[in-house]
Amino acid sequence: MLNLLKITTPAFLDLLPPAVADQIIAASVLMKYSNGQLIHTRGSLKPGLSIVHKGAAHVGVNGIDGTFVMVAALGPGECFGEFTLFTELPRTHDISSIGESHIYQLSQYKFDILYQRESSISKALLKTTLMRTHILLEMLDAIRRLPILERTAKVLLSMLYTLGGSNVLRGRQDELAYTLGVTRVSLGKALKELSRLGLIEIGYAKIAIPDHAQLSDWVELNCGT
Amino acid sequence: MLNLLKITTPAFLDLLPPAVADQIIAASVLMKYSNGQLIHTRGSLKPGLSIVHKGAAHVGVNGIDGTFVMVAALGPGECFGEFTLFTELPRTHDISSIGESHIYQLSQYKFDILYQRESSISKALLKTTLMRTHILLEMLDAIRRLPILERTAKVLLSMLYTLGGSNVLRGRQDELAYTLGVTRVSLGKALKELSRLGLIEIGYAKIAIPDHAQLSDWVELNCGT
DNA sequence: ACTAAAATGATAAATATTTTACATTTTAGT
DNA sequence: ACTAAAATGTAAAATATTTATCATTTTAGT
Repeated sequence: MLNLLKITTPAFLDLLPPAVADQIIAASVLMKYSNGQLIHTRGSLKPGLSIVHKGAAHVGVNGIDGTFVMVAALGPGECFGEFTLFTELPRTHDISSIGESHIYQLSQYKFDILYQRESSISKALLKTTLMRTHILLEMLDAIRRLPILERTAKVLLSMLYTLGGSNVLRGRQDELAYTLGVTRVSLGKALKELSRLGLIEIGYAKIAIPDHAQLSDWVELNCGT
Repeated sequence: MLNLLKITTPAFLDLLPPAVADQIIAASVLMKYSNGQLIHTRGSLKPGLSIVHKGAAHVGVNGIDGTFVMVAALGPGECFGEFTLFTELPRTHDISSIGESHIYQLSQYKFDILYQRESSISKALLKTTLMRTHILLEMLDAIRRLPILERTAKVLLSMLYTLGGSNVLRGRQDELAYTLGVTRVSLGKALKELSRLGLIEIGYAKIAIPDHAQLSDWVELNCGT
């Protein structure tokens, strides 16, 4: 799954000292969800922190026409719902399970107790959130300033940083197209051109970047700063 | 100044108990900057929290061609630089003074001491950051999904929430155009159409919204969810 | 009141992007 | 190996947006 918010963002749970992570897990209820099942609904007022244990969660918004617009996919260790803990506002997104997932659910009450006691929690949460903000700003800037070709190259490069060693991005072109804010047709043209330049190799539901450095150089040269 | 990040975001300093805010101020150095003076440079490694006391700060990126691309303007009570405190990464933006400004500069060392002692600091910082993330997600979604007319209406409405009582947005059309990711010409057409619909009144470097509820209804009807 | 600068308004030609429709390739499951 | 489903490839017409200019309006400062 091509995943914007995952870029260079270490998972919340991995940022905590193991002992603290254990305490959070101990205070949580582990819930299981089947494929597509709703975990939280936009507008819901019940606060609480959720952390993915196994599987993954879809973050998105259900449009008026019933279409599900994806914002991000969150994997093991990643958290959501933190917005409700600190703002007293209703949930802003619909969250549903991708495949079967196991999610730790931590109530606001129990979260507050741990939060007060362990300062590592606020630090991990801030780091996660600040990295997300940073990625969103980069993304917004790319969409506003860069033509599709450059935008595509830049986002592909960013996404590559997630993968430890691999150089293959998995995901459908229409997903990537939505992330970039263009149609699949336009993305297709951009990918073809990047392929022609020898920067990427297009596959079936995947894109390979044979030479990270080469793409990096191209982006530096063509996308400014 | 039209300001994306200000929408519905209470300033960091206002979220703190007065006693804690005083402690932060006492631990800071108050620096003065003249119009256009650089406060921080992208790439700089020196961490620290900055809080606007008087005036305002430009957050942006200097493009290769020397153009200054604005990301946000921050006013009194608002903070920046928190990214450097929690990520050990270099600064991601150039920040410069708008007019004459007074900025509290707090070193990482002094910040850490206060942060450890007063949990209200992490709470305020998280609330600020999470609100910013939320606004960025909304913005990104609007740019990706909505045609210019709808996008314009939605962002104008969002911006209105900042202003306590007033219903006048001040700022140039080309600034707003950049925020929306379009040219001034395209924005001009959208504004004209919204004006024709009776939803806004276009002025010189300002836009008035005579009837908040009417615009709100229109956005609800035309922008989904 | 006058003037220069700043900001908006307006237009047409050039480009870029989407829409629509259908063809081809690839994969997973039998 | 075969088939249906999923994903990508392609092309042309329709639409949207930008670029480039110039005119007009508004403001701030004398």
